[in-house]
Amino acid sequence: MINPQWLRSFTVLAEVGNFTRTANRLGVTQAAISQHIGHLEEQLGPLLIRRSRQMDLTPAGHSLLAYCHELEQAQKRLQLRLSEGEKTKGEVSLITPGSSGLFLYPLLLSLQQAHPELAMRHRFAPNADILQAVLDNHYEMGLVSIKPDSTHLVAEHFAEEPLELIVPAGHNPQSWQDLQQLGFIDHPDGHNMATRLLTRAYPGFRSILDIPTRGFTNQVGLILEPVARGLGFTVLPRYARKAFAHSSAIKVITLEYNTMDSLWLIYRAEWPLSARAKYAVEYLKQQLAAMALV
Amino acid sequence: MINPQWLRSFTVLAEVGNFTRTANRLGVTQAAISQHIGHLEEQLGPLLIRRSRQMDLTPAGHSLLAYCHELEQAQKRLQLRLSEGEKTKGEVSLITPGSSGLFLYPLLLSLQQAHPELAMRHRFAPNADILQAVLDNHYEMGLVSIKPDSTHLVAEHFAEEPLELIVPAGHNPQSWQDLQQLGFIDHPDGHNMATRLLTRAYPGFRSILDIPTRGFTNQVGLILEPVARGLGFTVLPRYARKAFAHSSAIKVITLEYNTMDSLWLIYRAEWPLSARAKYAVEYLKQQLAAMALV
DNA sequence: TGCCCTTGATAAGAATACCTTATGATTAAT
DNA sequence: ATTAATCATAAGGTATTCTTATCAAGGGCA
Repeated sequence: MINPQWLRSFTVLAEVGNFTRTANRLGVTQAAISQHIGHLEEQLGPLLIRRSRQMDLTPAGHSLLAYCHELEQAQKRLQLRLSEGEKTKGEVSLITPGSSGLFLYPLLLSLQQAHPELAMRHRFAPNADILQAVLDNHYEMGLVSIKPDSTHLVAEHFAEEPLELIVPAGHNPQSWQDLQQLGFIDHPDGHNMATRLLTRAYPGFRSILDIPTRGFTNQVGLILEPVARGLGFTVLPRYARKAFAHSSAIKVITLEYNTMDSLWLIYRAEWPLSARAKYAVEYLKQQLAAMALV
Repeated sequence: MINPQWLRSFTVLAEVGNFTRTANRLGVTQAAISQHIGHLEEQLGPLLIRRSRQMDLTPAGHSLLAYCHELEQAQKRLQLRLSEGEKTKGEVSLITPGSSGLFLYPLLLSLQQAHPELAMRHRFAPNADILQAVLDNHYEMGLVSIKPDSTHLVAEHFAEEPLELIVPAGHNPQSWQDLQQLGFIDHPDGHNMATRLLTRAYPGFRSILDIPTRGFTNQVGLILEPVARGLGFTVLPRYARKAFAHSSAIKVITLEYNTMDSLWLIYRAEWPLSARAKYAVEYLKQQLAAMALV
């Protein structure tokens, strides 16, 4: 087993060409250097030709010197990987619920376009799967709508948007039965959002299953299309509704109480979020804030 | 300074997922493994998440594992460079006298054609320079016509060929004065060879300088051309004469005593000849043997 | 030639690193 | 509650690495 200190001594010796000056350079005695080289030669055969004025490397010596340089390069690469510096390089892995993920993913892709050395790895999943994926270290970050209570996870407040009841323009439902007549346009987080909003808005409402589903899509840009055409109602966060192009074809029902849709960013508590993941999170927050002003 | 044994323990632990089994695998105690990982974590931060059923690598742990694999590859490359295995890859460096070198170089090039990963580095030089170049480790091998007496050099007998006195066809010199009339066709080893042969063949002969030089060339294939045209005589090893195409235009004078031209292969005594150099030497010897049969 | 200085190898002892043994805490299974 | 497995840590034993001291060899200078 080759001691790295031996290799260090060899490298400097090859450069300096003199045991005594190598020892001074490394802050040890000449005898230590002599021993280091002796150890290396025991294992690898003659590395140096000692001549009175200077020394020459044998072919094996040259090979070992090349190996030392390779080790240095590998170590530099390790330092780089461990460093905090690389915020625009490498993989960003994020797992999100369906609807917010569909909305955020194009933003992530814009970030990647701006920094091509970033690689976005994203996946949609329900809340429970998101927690497990982050705990299993399959994804560095996740977004969930329920704050987890786990010592292994950090949960940072990411976004808070009111949920909105969106119906076709000209409709004015007075009860949840009116909505039952209309029908529900579902999406990946449809059930969760609609249940939370409707139980709060209509005291007699029990379950979204009492309302017939009139459509389903997992394309954010398409969820409000059937609503605009009078095919049903849906429940979405405000930022998603604001992104819809034909706002005159839909209507937001004002309710007595707001139902907020919170998103929590989760990551492992045992180690810090990587620089690039932090960078991506800040970028997403900025983009959401910019859209809130529209 | 990271101890390679620590890295070895980490690599096996990452594979096995359990301190106790890693210890068994490596033939040390569990406490030793625990210490190794502890040392690594001191320097590099958390590498493992200890879970009850198995353990997970942190991102830093993954980076370190990649580093370990890079080190393994570098070590393999070192072993390969130090090994005897690479006999048809890499540089073969040879320094020779002019005439034998001119003859041997095309053979070396044929070898390189057969094995394109070999690289021939060749140079012509007089005997003294050849010795120095090998001692200086500028060339791995040299050919000399005088066996050196040096503790730093190994001298192996390489070839032995009679020197021949070659005159134009139809000539029949009876004394060296006849040759003086004819004139000498010189080449890089011309003086050396002619002196040795003529002092042996003609007792009154003193110096090649007593004979006018009628030509000089350093192209082996061209040395005998002026001889064939009657412009002068020359002295060459038999293998060189045999390679001449127009043998009917020249004549070899039979002498009472043979003068042999010995070639010695020299290389450094402190380390063995590389596999590829050995291979090249064997190839050259075979080619010379094959030509001796023609 | 003799003397002096520099340099590297090596022996011996001091200092440090690494390993083993022993122990305790934690977790999971029964 | 008990048992077994696993890991962390303290303490002591062993191995390795370092320093100090010494000697041999070579080169330069008077």
